[in-house]
Amino acid sequence: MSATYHHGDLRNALLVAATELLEAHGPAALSLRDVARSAGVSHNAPYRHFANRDALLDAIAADGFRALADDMRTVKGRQPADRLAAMGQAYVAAARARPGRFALMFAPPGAPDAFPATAAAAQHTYAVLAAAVREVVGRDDPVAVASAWALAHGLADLARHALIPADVALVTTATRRFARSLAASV
Amino acid sequence: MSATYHHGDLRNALLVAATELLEAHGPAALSLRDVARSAGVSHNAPYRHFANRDALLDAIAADGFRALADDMRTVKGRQPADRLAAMGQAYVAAARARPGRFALMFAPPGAPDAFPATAAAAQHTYAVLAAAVREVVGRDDPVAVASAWALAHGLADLARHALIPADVALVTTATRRFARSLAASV
DNA sequence: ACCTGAACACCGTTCAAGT
DNA sequence: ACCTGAACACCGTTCAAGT
Repeated sequence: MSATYHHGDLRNALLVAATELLEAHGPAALSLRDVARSAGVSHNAPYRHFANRDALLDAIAADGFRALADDMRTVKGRQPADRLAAMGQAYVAAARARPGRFALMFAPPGAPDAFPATAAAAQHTYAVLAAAVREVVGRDDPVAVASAWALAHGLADLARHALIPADVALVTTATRRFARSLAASV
Repeated sequence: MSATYHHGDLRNALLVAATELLEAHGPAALSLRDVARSAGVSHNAPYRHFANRDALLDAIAADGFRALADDMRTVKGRQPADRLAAMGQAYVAAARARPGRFALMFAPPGAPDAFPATAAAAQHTYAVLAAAVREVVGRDDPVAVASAWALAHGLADLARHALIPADVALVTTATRRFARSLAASV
């Protein structure tokens, strides 16, 4: 086990351990010392790979945005509107699958400057969604892109807090209605 | 100064101080000891009014949801669809006015059980929105209510993280489009 | 690259005591 | 009742000295 840490695997082991703790106890309860303990190293070993706690969280949140973009990119559907709706559903499913990481992605604890990788990866997610919206409406439409992202994000975040029913059918219907009304507006 | 604390004002003074610190440094950086210092009392005086840190944050987040519901309720507009759009705009404006409190409302640090007042106040916000949607579509439509809340919440949360343009016109257009397509669907 | 171990200035929370 | 200082077990972070 610990032999691998001597071969450059500690960085990844820390990310895995942190992600597990994140899902178990939430972002606020995530301590660097816990992560180190969980990975079986001393409390200051993480500083060999991350400048500080924020840098570790930045890496995890950036991973989250990349995974989100991948999920959205690999969605299937015949019509552009179907694909856009499926993207929204994938977004909500991703939040549901890893609520701790999702919370971290949209609530970085600290100054925005401390999360550069997250910001860059989030722009990537925006680009994926913007391309899908463009396929539906045939042009760049920042309002439609913002609305599409807002709808998916809102459904995901509100469901996470049990403020709307945790109902897959509701999400399916909501994203379909949106995508169709967008397609009908052209 | 400290004389007023002896007359039952400390609870409110703590809430005011905490809200200020929340807006200045964000929820993650809010320490109970800082709040006490800021209010001019000893570090454990807050325990006379709040069971723990979560209980203080619960009170602030619940205030936030009540203020949000009030903002939405007092919105003007001739047509039901105009009022619904204005509610969405009021939601985004409220998040913009107090981003620290908004972040706290949707990222309570700890178990959901620790935030009962917040949960109750949030249900109230849902009811205000549901009534407005009912006026537009003429019936209970959980998908429409969830979509309306999700759109407003998503726009607010994404703008807060600079993931969509911080543009008032964009919010106005997005909420109007949504409200009109909802009215047109009946 | 990692470890031990100490140290610093913080936390949230509890306790015993003061008015 | 309300407030206080001392105390406990934690943190994040840094340092010194080792393998």
